[in-house]
Amino acid sequence: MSNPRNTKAKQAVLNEIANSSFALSQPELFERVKGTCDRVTVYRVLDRLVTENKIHKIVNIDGTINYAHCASCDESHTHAHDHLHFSCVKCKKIECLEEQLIHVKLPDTYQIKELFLTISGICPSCSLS
Amino acid sequence: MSNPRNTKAKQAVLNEIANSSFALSQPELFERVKGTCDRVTVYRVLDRLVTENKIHKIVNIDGTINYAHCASCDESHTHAHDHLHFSCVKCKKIECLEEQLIHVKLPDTYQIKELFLTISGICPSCSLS
DNA sequence: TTGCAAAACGCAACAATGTTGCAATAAATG
DNA sequence: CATTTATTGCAACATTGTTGCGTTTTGCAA
Repeated sequence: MSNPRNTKAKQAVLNEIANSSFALSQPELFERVKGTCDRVTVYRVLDRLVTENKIHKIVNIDGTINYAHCASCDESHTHAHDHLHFSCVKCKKIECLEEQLIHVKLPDTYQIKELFLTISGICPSCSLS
Repeated sequence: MSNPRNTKAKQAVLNEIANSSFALSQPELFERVKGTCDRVTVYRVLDRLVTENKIHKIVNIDGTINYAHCASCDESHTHAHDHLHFSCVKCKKIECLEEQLIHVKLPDTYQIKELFLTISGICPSCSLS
């Protein structure tokens, strides 16, 4: 783990995430890279990509875990988790709204580590139809 | 479903949720009401209690689904989902901070239905130890 | 190039969580 | 107290995620 390698499976998974406009779940990702690697490998690749700060792990409103490319985060620093996720109840897609930052004040007795704000509703493209 | 009944299983589950200071998962609830009813019944009771607006369904940061009594919501109106959930990374408990309301502005093209804000960190009691 | 250590993989088996169908049971109402 | 139907239990299945282990592949260096 100290020296990460660039494998076919890793490239395939990362490619699918990078080229998607919305967050993808493990089952969705496995479906897209099927033939390239095993189901278990997708899980392990995803864990590694999260650890390496290459992708972003998002929990949807229904509890499903999704992975997204994070445009504003590069490898040099840890991911910012203070932005907003929009979850469309119609097309079920999640997107990161990174320009929307969240500011919350709590009593000093609470130590805040991360913020997860997900809003559900109808996304712009689903509003048209 | 049109005429909900008050059964032993329902009372037992609701009682555990009402008497807990933090949100409970299905496995935790089943453990607490074990002997009263079947595992499947707990799932079905929880679904019904959510539909009847008796309890609150919360997705934790790790994707686990938890259920909580909602003090500010009564049966006459739908649950407000515009408050904050605090998830302690130490004791793993979730609590609703209902006095903290969230206000977010999005472009008009987004139709907002519900807001889910979860903050992870160290809760007051875990901060002491 | 070629050899080597370690990272990564495939496979199989397991574990946890949630769902469905259906016959049996029990709660509310008159 | 009888009837209706909401609710339950059980069994079987589905999905998602995890672990162990022997094998393969990658990156690096001789």
